[in-house]
Amino acid sequence: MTDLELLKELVAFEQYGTLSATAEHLMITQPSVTRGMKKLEQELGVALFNREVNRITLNETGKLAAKKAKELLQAEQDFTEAVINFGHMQEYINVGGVIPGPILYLENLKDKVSQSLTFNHQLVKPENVVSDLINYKERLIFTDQEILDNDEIESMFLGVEKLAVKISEFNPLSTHTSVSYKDLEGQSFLVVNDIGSWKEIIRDNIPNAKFLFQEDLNSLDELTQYSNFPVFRTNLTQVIENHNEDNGRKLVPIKDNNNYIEVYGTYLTSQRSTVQPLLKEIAKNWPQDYNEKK
Amino acid sequence: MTDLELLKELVAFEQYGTLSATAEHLMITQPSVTRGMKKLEQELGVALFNREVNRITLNETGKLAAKKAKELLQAEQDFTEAVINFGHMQEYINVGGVIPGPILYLENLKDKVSQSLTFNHQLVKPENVVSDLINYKERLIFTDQEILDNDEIESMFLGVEKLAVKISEFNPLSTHTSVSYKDLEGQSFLVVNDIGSWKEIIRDNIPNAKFLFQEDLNSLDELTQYSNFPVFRTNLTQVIENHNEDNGRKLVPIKDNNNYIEVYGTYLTSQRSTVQPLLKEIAKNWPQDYNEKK
DNA sequence: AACAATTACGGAATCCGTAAAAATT
DNA sequence: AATTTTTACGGATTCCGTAATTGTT
Repeated sequence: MTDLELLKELVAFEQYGTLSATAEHLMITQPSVTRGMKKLEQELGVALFNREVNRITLNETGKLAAKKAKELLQAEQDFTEAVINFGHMQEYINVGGVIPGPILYLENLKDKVSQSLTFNHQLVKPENVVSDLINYKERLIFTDQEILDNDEIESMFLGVEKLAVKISEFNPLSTHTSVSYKDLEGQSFLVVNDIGSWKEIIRDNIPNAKFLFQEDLNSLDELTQYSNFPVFRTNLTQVIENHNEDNGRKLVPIKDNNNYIEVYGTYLTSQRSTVQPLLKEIAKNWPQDYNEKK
Repeated sequence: MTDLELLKELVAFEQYGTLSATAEHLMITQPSVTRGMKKLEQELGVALFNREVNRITLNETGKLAAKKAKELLQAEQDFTEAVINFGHMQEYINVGGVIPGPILYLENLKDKVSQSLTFNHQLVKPENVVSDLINYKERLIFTDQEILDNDEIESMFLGVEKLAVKISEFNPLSTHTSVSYKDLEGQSFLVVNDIGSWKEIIRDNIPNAKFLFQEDLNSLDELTQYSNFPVFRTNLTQVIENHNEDNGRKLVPIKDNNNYIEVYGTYLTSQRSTVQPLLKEIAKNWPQDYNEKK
């Protein structure tokens, strides 16, 4: 059985060209690499190198071996990652989302639904949804569409997330019972950075708007308190907000048609038994409207 | 880096159920397996087993790991095989064929074309043509059709192999200048066993024929000498036959339309530079007709 | 009593770094 | 002189089988 460490050395040698450079990059000594490559040849029973007196290069077989070794090492890494992720998944329910709303909402809801399970949350790029699921990096990802790419993956519709703005009482717009994107033209908004797909929606719909992105949620809260910039809320974030401090702002729904994102729970079919009960609970408690108080 | 030996133990454990049975089948001691599985868990950092006092079973993570380990081990085996085969291919030109004629013909021709290269020959099943090429088990395979399955593989037409029979002078058919399959009805033929696709052709076309298959070519020659059974020849085998001893038989062509097989040289495009010159030489010297003497 | 898993122990094989040698640029 | 590969040596680690221990069927 071939030792993968030796394949690693082979691949490194292909990259660095000399045994000494290989050794240096792998943080071992040259003699170690010399021995390793000889052992590899011995084990395979074929020559991989052309040896001149102080020069050693890959022969054709060696080049092929290096190329295939790279693939094999990648497969090994994938194996390890999958097993480790799966193992962790037994302890935690890792939850991701292409938008933050449902994740925050679940965080708020979890006392009611979690049975001594710990949740981990993270924003996921849409292009990583499938791979994060099949590599067991996440057990559940909130997506803005059904995922049909893969037989092992299924989605369950949960509800929609609708956009609203919170507007300072000093801003004339705060007197409206609802506003359109057009009404918001030219305003400057305070926005948290990781809002996923919402970013394109607000950017594309509100003419000449300026967005002051802030990475940290707490800092944003502070800025919100000490400024009059309008901020965004949704039916999902509204429910979890502290209602005592409304920061002198009034919540105004957006009335345009494209003010919402559909939210699906997407997961591996093999995880259905653990995920579906959770999703049903979420769907049951889904906040339908801004005015609805819990 | 995970030790593949430990994965082998894991896979074996999944199959045999207990550590002791695993140890027995792997020809090592139980303590070794105990230690191995503990080490594997330690390295991965996740639990793979449910341990009761004298009972140990795979948990869900362990089941997944065993399944994926099996795949990884297969990948390792494929790697090793490919490298070893490729290495040998540098020393030899391994040639196979779905029919034996072209191989035997090449054997005869090789003094003219081989530049100090050694040839190895073997009959290949049609379903193994592609895999034997991409695993570098053969560098060239004579096939009865163009292979278009794979981008890395191409075929070159060489000529056709045409069937004839050699018939004892005591047999009335030997006076014919040509015969049809129908004429051969009910005859018993001496046939070498490994004739690939020809087997179906003669079986399906000659009514009520009996075929005495013989594994060994030399034994067949002897039987031919001491019997009067008709035998098969083709334009390819005819050229290499010893013309001095015709065994009291006359060569009679078969006149039916389906008395031939097209012959292609099929090889990896990456091997084109070594294989194509050989194929051109073969095509140039292809025996067109039975009557043509070299 | 038979079987399964684990722990303890000790010898053997392997591994790996240091040092030195041999040869080239 | 600096670089590169290879060989030689020796200590340290790891590996693995034997034997003993614990507990179950």
